[in-house]
Amino acid sequence: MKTGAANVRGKPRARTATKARLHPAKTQRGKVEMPLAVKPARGRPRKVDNKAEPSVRERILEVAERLFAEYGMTGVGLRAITTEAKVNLASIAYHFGSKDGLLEALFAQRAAPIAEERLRLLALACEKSDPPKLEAILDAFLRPSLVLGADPRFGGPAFVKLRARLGNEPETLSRKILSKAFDQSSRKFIDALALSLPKVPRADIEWRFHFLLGAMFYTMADSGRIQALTNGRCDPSDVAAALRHMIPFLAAGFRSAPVA
Amino acid sequence: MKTGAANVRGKPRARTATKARLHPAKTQRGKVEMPLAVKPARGRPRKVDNKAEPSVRERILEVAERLFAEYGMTGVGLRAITTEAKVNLASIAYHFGSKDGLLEALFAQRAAPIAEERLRLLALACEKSDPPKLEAILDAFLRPSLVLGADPRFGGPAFVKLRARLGNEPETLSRKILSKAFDQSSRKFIDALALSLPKVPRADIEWRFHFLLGAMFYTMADSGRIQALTNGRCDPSDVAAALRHMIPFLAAGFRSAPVA
DNA sequence: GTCTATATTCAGATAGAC
DNA sequence: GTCTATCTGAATATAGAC
Repeated sequence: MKTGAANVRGKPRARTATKARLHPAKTQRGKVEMPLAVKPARGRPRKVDNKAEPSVRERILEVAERLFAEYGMTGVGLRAITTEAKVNLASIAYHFGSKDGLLEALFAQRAAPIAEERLRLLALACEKSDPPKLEAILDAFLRPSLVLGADPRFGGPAFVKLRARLGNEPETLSRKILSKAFDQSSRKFIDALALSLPKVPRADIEWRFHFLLGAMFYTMADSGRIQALTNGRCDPSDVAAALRHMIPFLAAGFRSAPVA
Repeated sequence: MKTGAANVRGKPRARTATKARLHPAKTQRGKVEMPLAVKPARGRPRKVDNKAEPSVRERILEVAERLFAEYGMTGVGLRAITTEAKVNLASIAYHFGSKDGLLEALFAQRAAPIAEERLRLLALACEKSDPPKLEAILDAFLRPSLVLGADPRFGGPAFVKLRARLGNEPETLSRKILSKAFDQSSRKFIDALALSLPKVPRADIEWRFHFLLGAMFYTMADSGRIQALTNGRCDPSDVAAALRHMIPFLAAGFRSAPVA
């Protein structure tokens, strides 16, 4: 043994130097001769979606999202996912290459719409008022993250929870994924906040943005703690109520005097 | 298979109905006759602590705290812990019974001092002013959590991180442990906050306390995200700076008008 | 209390038939 | 694309010698 920092269940396997069938070996199926008799509807087989019956890929994504959110990446085995999704174990390797690949695919699917909606709302807020109103900026930042996840068309609350979990982890993969998905829009929001609060120094804005992230992630994580503390009166899974309370709270914090 | 909700790596093992040697089988070693010749220093063998060389138990706790914080409970195997602590694998079962028992022992050791210090500072704040000053309450709540962990005598920043990780998990064990350790003091703080802000309805206080928890845990987790977003200018591991910014920010939020 | 050895189940990944 | 079967290693836990 003796791998330096102990063997900590990171990056397993890949033992022998086999051909490695590197996963994006898709695309090149049956690309041999193809007599091309009747010109068969160019491109991929079309996936006519005759009955909204979810494909294997979709079923895996849906189940993985839910289980990763509930038990964490390391808390769920591939077998748990394939069993519940009623698909074959090997299909994960086929469609996603690896467990990490599965997580990346999950975010590739869900994160972009959220980030886009955020920026759309921010642009809207900037149109309406110059400098933009603080509450509008905060709303633009928070609403898509909380609401898109509550929409079953976007996979329901599972993705919200998953993102919150990753947001509080120092792991490299989690950080990389979140950075890639949201850093750009986050920077734009920091700029917008600074613009709307010209009296507050940049350093203070940044700290306050950090607290904003914390409140947001904790709400998204929905750990059940505040429900227990308040006998259920305060329930973060009520997205509308959460936004109604969170935005004025944060706005007051952002407007407070700089610490100098 | 078919265990209902898929096999999700919760509670493994314990397969056959053996004698279960339930772990607190300690205490009863060599309790046979003991001639009692020279009255051998009653109680346990004393553990004279001749050279501050940490015991096996302490080494396990120290390493487990660090690895659990960094990779999460499910992300670390017992082998990783015993290897790095340079102790035998079986010693975890001997001293703590199980992996979960190890986590519980960790909290049993560290959480009580934090909760006590919290209440001590709260009492102090209540003495100095009636009703207590909001900033003093917030400081009493936050400071022990952030500062005791930053003190190497208390195990360093590892416990802080671990607690933050657990705080954002919906898992049952995490919740149970945190509830047991901190619910009582948290309730007292909610009461104190309500007392110091008589114009703010209880429901608002509770939501705001929730956001406070989020900001606190996110600071404790130190995921590295805000550092990346600000090129290192904002660094939550600087505990003094974190408190200096967090307390006024939260105080302003708590003082803002109720949402009605 | 500490150790070796082992039991059993699970992990992620891959090979190769179909 | 989907499947079965398998590899290798690691998971937690326990039995029992010393």
